[in-house]
Amino acid sequence: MANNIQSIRGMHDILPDSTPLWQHFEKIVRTLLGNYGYNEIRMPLVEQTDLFKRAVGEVTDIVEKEMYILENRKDSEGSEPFSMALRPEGTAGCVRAGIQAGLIFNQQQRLWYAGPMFRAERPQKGRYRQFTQIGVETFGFAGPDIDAELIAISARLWKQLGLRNIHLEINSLGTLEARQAYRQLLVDYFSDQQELLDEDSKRRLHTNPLRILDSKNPAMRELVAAAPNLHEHLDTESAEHFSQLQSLLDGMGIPYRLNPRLVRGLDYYSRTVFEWVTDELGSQGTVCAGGRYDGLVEQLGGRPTPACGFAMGVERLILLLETQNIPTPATAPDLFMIMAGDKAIQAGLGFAEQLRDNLPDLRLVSNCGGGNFKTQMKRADKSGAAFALILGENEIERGEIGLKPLRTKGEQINLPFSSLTAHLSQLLENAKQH
RNA sequence: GUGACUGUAGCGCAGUUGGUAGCGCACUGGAUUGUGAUUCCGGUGGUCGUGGGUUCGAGUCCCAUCAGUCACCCCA
Repeated sequence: MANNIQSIRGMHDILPDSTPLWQHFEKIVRTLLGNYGYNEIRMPLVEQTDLFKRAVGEVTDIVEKEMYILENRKDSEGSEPFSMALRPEGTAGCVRAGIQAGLIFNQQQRLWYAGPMFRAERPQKGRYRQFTQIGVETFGFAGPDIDAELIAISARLWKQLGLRNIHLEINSLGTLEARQAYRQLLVDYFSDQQELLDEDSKRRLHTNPLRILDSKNPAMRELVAAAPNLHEHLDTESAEHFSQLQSLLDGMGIPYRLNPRLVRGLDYYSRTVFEWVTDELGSQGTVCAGGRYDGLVEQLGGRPTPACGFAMGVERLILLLETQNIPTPATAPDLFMIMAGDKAIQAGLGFAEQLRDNLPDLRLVSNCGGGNFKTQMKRADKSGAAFALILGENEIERGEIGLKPLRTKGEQINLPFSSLTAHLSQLLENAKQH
């Protein structure tokens, strides 16, 4: 025990206990995104470090202290080694891929991706060093209709998953220019009152001044309340965009809360930003977040292209599904085949394959590893199977196989080999209807 | 990164002022020589997260370290 190697801090296994829930979740997301006309894209887990610096922002926590950085090895051609990083988020790589492949050159794209991201933060429940995001990105749509579509997708997803108690908050940061101007205004305001700022806020003055507005420190409340108001400094186009989005959401019947202090941490956001939050996961309550990033494509070397997207934290949503006790579709087998004696094993494994030929959807577990009837019955029960198929010396001699219900009261019956497929197919049909 | 709490069998937990470990579930054998889940009886399983220290003696006290959890920070 003592010297066993452990998984790396903040990086966890997803064990067979929870993979059915993950698969259920992934299936719903995949289908939903496909239905809305989104196409999957898959990017490498590793990119040049510079990509993240340029996209996410040099002075964000993510690039300053949370990236896993490695050095690319020299190849045989003698090319120079360079810095690369495990991706801390997906948007940067997606934009890079889109530009590189010419996907977002003067055209519309609806894309999604899923996979692990890496940030060297201090782990907590709902916050891991390797975590899974499903990201949805759109390119070439300038209007608020796509913002509304993205929000509608996420809202529908919660509904399909059966999740409750997730609330939508929205805000607008204005264009990049308006945001920069407002940011300067804030920096000036807070710099004048520096002696009133707490430690965190002093630091934020350089990293993310908008963040000061969202300070949890009650001592900061008065100072924050008197600060310049973001919405009074929105450019008129952004204000118009934002109010159109609100009326679209109203029209779709999606409730939301205006949160003027909602600020996304990544530099590339502009105009619409939104978050889905729950109070059931402690301080990691943001379960999905996104917004518009109209400047990013150009900033990474592409043509100016409007863009909007969001990402959800899969671990957090899985946690929420678990805390809300949302049932997972059953994965138990239909049948467990018990075989006692060499003849029965010889015949039984043959039958099992025939059954699988005839009934492709059949979920059948064959007993392996021997054991007497009692042991095998226990295994059958533990497997969760609805029925046990029972094959011993007696059955072989009579040309029959036993079928015993394990979850209902009924009696065990014996069937001739020849009618087995027909009978089982009827059983499966009945089971489907319940 | 800062502060706090926790770590005892596969899992969930108890262990008194320091005297070398126990319960439930799970697993397994039997009651039931070809039938599970229920019931009854028995059994396996722990260098007490790791490494040092104090002590005649440490699961218990001290230090360090690793991991988890909570809050902050940050974010999905």
